[in-house]
This record gives sequence, structure tokens and C-alpha cells, in this order.
Amino acid sequence: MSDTSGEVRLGRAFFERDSPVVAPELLNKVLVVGECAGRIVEVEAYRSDDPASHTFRGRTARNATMWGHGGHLYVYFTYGMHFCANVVTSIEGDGQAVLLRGAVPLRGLEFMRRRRGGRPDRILADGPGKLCQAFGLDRSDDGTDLVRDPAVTIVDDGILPPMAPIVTPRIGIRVATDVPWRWVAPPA
DNA sequence: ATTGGGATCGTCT
DNA sequence: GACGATCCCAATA
Repeated sequence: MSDTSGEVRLGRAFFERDSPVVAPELLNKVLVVGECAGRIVEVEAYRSDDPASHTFRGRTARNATMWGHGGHLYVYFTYGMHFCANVVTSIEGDGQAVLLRGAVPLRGLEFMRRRRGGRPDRILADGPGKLCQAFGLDRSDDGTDLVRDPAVTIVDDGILPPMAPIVTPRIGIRVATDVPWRWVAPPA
């Protein structure tokens, strides 16, 4: 599956692995939502044996998508005002996902700027809540199939994941803070 | 450059 | 009824 721009959509098999394996592989891939596209530069892994994960305490209406099959988008609402987007990995019933924490805008900058209130380009999508606001993602996008839906997908444009990603503990959690499951692409 | 507080509501206890 | 896988602005240095 390719198009004239040389971008190749990620197939199902890409997502059918454990989240700490998929997460660093997602760095430098391109998130595409309608007219907007951005290079993924920051991610975190979560899974059900992990106290910081939404799936740690079992299945609920909110986290149902995260319990599903890899390659779908899990979008949740938090802090009364933010959405966060995750890529579900592994297989049905496993409860694993990769949180998309940051992207560098590539296309559709006009849409992103408008949704982000005209803030400077460098802070359009440099955080999980900001990323969702910039790309216009909300709960209505929860469950989207990234492999089959052309409007919301992830593509490989030939840029490899960073050879030496920055690895750190995850951000904004209060438990399992010792696990180094956050990956960041070094600044260009 | 860094820090601290307020906003705001769906979800689970 | 409490609290978040957060963000933004104001204040300080």
C-alpha cells in the first residue's frame, strides 16, 4: 500500500507486538489525520501488568478499545479538558498501547494553528493533549482502525526510527515511575 | 529558565 | 466524592 508521495501505511503486523517494542519503532513515523500530518517524536508504552496503565484495573467502558486488537486508536478524556491518543498494540485481550506524546507538524499547519489558538508552531503538538487538539482528535475517534481507515492512519515515509532515542521514565504518573518506557527522538 | 496554581468533568471508588 | 498518562499563564529570577 503506497501512494505517489512514497508513504507506506503500516500493516496490521506492525502493531501485533508488545507496546515497549512497538513504541520506539513508532518514532519518526507519520501520524495522518485528514489533511494534517506530523512526525511522531515522543511516545510512552503502557500495558495491563503495569500499575500506571488504564488497563491495570480491568476492563471498563472507557478503556474498552485498549483491550482490543492492535492497530486501533484509543482516545481518552482526562483532567476535564484534554484528550490523549494511543495506538493499541498486541492482540485482543492484552490491553497494551502506546501513548502519542508529541509530533512535529508536517502538513495541515493552518488547521493545527487554528485549533491551537494561533500559538507558535513549535508548541502545536509537543504534548499528548496538545497533539490531540492540533490534530482534532477526540472521543469520536476512539476505536478507529489505523490500518483500514485512510482518514486516520500512520505511515512510513522512509525516515528510520532514531538510532539512539532518548529513553526516560514516563511523565505525569504517580506509580511505576521507575520503568524507562518513554522514548523521545533527539532534536534535529 | 523555572516554578506553582487554577481550570474542568468523565470515570471509577 | 476524589482524582487524573495535562496545559497554560503569571510570577519569580
